[in-house]
Amino acid sequence: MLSRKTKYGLKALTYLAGQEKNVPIQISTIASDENISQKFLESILLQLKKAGYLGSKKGKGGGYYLLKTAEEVKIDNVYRILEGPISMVPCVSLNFYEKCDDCPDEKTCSVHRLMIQVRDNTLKIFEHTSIADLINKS
Amino acid sequence: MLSRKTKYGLKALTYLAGQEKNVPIQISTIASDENISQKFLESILLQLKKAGYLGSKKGKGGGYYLLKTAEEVKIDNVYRILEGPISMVPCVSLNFYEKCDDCPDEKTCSVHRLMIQVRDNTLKIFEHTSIADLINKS
DNA sequence: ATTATATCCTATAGATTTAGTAGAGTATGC
DNA sequence: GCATACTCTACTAAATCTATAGGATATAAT
Repeated sequence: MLSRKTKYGLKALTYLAGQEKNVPIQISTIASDENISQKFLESILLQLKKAGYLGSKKGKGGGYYLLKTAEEVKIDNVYRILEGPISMVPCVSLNFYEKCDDCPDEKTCSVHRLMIQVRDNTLKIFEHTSIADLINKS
Repeated sequence: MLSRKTKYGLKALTYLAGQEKNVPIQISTIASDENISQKFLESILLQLKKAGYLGSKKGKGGGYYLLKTAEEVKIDNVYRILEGPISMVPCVSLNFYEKCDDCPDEKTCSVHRLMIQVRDNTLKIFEHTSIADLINKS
């Protein structure tokens, strides 16, 4: 299941991508427009800022704005920042690899290969989708 | 992330699929061979039995055995029984649909379409993979 | 300068889920 | 009738998720 954190993050990025570039939007505006808890959104946007995707401005007329074009913000990166590994088991993760402590050997693990397949398919979608693709065109 | 429950369940089913048919295997045997907590595995196998995938026999020489052929046990079904919805958000689930309480309208949700894509791709893999495919051939 | 505004940062708390444990009950085989 | 092995209920510890609280810091306007 996708966490609310990631979902909110994607929604906020999409929201910002739909605005004029480099014009700061306040957290409170995004939060109320997208039905997101403001304080929760604060921490999410801050995290996206630290990851280099958002810029911010303090004080009146301040807020957050996209530092990249909507096309540059790929879903796989956002997902890794907010949600963590895309893989369903740590032992097939490309960016967050860890040995599964219940498996003596990955080569003999029946689940391993299956999860590589799932990872590759999900990754393909996430890598080829950007925030620009999430903007509603209706 | 895949829960240990589902992972253990898949491993146990694969284990049973590798045995002679209709010969009961004890929980303790599977648990020690697959490095799984016995008590935890107990509840998992019971759940798979109630779902119609396993038969059991009590007393000496008892244990669990597959009621279906390995080819008949598809991953998508096992996943739904042990893990729940395959979808990453409830609003795109085919078998466990629920409205997302933060979304006023699914049609305007930027995440909705993306998650349908992920669901369809994962589903395709799970539907076309059976326990038979998970058996190690080395 | 002072005040209002809005982000930045740390800490905490309640709810839920996960993973596992304990122990008694029930059916079966010898 | 005894040992064996599944069945069932209840409970617990730890982790994670979803926030909330409140002060610190930077900026803009007056």
